[in-house]
Parts: sequence; structure tokens; C-alpha cells
Amino acid sequence: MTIQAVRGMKDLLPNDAGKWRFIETKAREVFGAFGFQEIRVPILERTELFARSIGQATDIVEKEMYTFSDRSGDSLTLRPEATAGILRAYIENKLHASPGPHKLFTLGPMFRHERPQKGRLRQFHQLDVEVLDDQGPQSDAELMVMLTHLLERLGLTKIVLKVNSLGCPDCRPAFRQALLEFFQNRKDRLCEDCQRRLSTNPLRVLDCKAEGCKDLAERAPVMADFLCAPCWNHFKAVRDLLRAANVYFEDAPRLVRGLDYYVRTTFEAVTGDLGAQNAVAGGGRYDGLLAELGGPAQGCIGFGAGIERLALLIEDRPEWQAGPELFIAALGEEARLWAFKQALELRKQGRWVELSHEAKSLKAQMRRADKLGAARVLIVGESEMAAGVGQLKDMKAGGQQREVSLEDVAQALA
RNA sequence: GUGGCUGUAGCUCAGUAGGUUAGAGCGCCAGGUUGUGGCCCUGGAGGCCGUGGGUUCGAGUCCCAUCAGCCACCCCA
Repeated sequence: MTIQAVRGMKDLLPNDAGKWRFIETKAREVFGAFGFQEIRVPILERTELFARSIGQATDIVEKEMYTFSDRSGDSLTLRPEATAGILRAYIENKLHASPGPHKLFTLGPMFRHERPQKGRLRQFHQLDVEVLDDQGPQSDAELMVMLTHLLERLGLTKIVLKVNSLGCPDCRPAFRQALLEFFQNRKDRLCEDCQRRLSTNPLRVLDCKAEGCKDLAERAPVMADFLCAPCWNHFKAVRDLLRAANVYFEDAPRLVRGLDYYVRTTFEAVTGDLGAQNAVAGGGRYDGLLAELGGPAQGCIGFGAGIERLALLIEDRPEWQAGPELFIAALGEEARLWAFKQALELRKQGRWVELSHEAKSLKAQMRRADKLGAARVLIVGESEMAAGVGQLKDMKAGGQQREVSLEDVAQALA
């Protein structure tokens, strides 16, 4: 049997690469304008790093990581998300020694052993952005403004930003307790999964999709009522800043994110066009995590955006399929040799030039030029070689043709 | 990890109650034009019918397993 790709891992073929390039260049432009600098970190880290940062009880750590021991017996895992590695690098390279905030972005593959479906792969790619060493609500707002701006630049308008605050270690316990009591008293109306969640992570009951749980969640206590003064002020400031920036967003009191480390602000960019996978980007504040990993006690916030999911929402554009500037159609040995050399010459000047490597009929060469989407074709046959001229044909403008000197083809193209 | 659906040419799909050489459209190649693409016409190449077993005189068609894809749950990007 022929060897197949590993399940959930897709090839990005040339036809689709244009869209990815579009996403990545737009992202670099936007991130750059907002002062973010690129960082690249390994996709393989010690397992412990993820276990400690993402949270032992999360699905990701419990059952979705690609973990294995290497030849020296160390337990390594393919990164399921980008934040942990960046924080590790930040601490290890003592980036915190210089004054913050540090604005970083990275992009690349992540790995989660889930069952693949639309918009969900085992190897997927994220644009990931982090602000390290900054507590202020401005960075929360700035990040969301930037995300919104990026989505606009990508031509995505049907995406809604959802915002919530999860409070902090000072105020969340009371909320959690209230939630627990509320659901405990109505336990029989929860789905099986949620009954289990009550003991593992009661907050997750809030965004369960089962009807009964949803109804109940509507009437459950909301975090906003439990936020301590600092958290409330922070939350209010963030939302005021978003309004000041004219960013449309919706309060999502039941938005809970899967990773343990989030505090205060969490947000998600959602769409209705991706089936069950409605999030194209998600993030939040994780103030305690850096210290947890042995770094300084600095506030941090970040988000990740799924490149595949963005790509699913973006329509193809003709300019991503641009063809060569020139196709040289040569007939006869002498002309073919000339074409070979001429093509190389033009390519050295940075022009995209194609030609047929086989002696094919003019018709076949023309067809090929058309298929490639060549802007122009230079026809050189035996009589042309003798006369030192070629027929330059414009493939777009109705096939107009004119005679040009073979002495300086580059000039004729200008 | 759980459940449902699907798997036939490069692509999108037909394929009658199991019966001889498996079809179409698009794409590809060639010719129609001694040297001119896109449209049209003609011809051609291309298929271990996902894979492995089984039932049967006979399996693309039925059964089982397996792999992959899709959809939902779960989870999230």
C-alpha cells in the first residue's frame, strides 16, 4: 500500500499556498504596525512545560498531546499551543531584563490529537500574539483592536468579537462556589458531561451546548456580579477602550476558555460559517502564568488565531494565481537554444519567464502559455532568428502582436 | 475517545434485483490550422472500483475488519 499522510495532517498544495501567504503577509503588516516583533521557538518542548502551564486537568493535557520519549528518555511533546514555549523562551533568554511591555508574535504548527473534522486538524497552524509584562487594560484593548483590524484587512466581516472577564484568584472562588451551588441544586437537569464537570471544572458548564444546560446557564450567576473592584475596573476600562476605538464587540458572560491559566479578560472571535468550530481566534489574560513558570510576576495577555480556519473563510483571489510575465515559444533547434539562454538572462533580472523544454508544436506551446496564464508570448522561429526579430504577443489584450528586436527583449517588455 | 454518513479516472460524480470488455462531465494529450492560446469539432491516454478478508458459479454492487474523509458530540484555533 502506498504511504499516506498521518491522520489529521494536511498538505498545503501550491494552489492554496497563495491564500496562506496572503494571510501571513497581512498578519505581519498588521502586527508590525502595532509594534509586535517576531519570535520563533521550537515546536518540541519538555512535556512538563505544557503540563504546568495549560493545566493538568484540561482536555489538552489529559488526552490530546503528542507526547513521546526521545532517545535519552526525556518526555517531550509537540506543542499544542504557542504561549508556553514563548514564555519559556522569554524566561530562559532573560528578555524580561529589558523594560516592557514586550510585544511578540509567532506563527507555525500546533499539534493536538483530536478527531479531525471541518476546521479541526491534528496539525494546525496559528498566528500567535503575546504581550508580556503589561497589566494595563490598554494592552487588552489594543490586542483586540489589532485582531479586529487584521480580520478586516483579510476581508472578513462576518466575525463577532466576544468578550468576558473571568475574574482573578481573589474573586473567582466566590463565583465558582455560587455557580456550584446553583447547579448542584439542579443537578438532575444537567447532561451527563456537565454532571461530571461539576467536580472538574464547573465553569465549563456555562458553555455547554446541550439544551437543558443552556437553559440553566442562562439563569446561572454571572461572573460580572462577583468581580472584585480591581477586576471590575479593569473589565470596564477594557470595554470603554474598545468602544473608544469603535470596535464592535458583544459581552459573553458565559464565555469560558479551555486553558486553566486565564484570568480577567478572555475573548474569542467567532463565526457561523465553520460548522461546529466557530472560533477563528481566541485569547485572554494570564497574569499568573509567567511567575508560575519561574519568571517574574508580570502581567501577560495574548491570543491565537487559526490559519486554516481563516483560510476557510477567505475566498480565492485571482492575483494569487498570477502567471509568468513572458512565455517564449521557440521553433527549431537554433531558436530553442536562443530561448533557453534568453529565458535565463531575463530570470536573472527577476522576471518570471517560462518556456517549453521539449520541441513541441507552436500550438502546444501557445496552449501551455495560456494554461500558465502568461501575460505575453514571444514567438521565435527560424525566419525570426534569421531576421533578428520576434513576434511579441499580448495574451490578454485580444492577442495583439508586434515585431520586436531580439537584441533587447527586456526593453520590449518594459 | 463516542455516534452517524461516505470512499469508483487528476477533479465532481453515475453505475439498474450481484452477471461478461466499469461510464459521463470537466481536466490532460493529439489532430482539425506547413508556425499562433482562449470557443467549437474529432480522436486518444488514464481506473489495484481505499485496503485486507469473507459469502457466491460470479462482487464496484452483499458481510466483516481496517485505513481515510465528512458531520455531530467532546474540545477548541
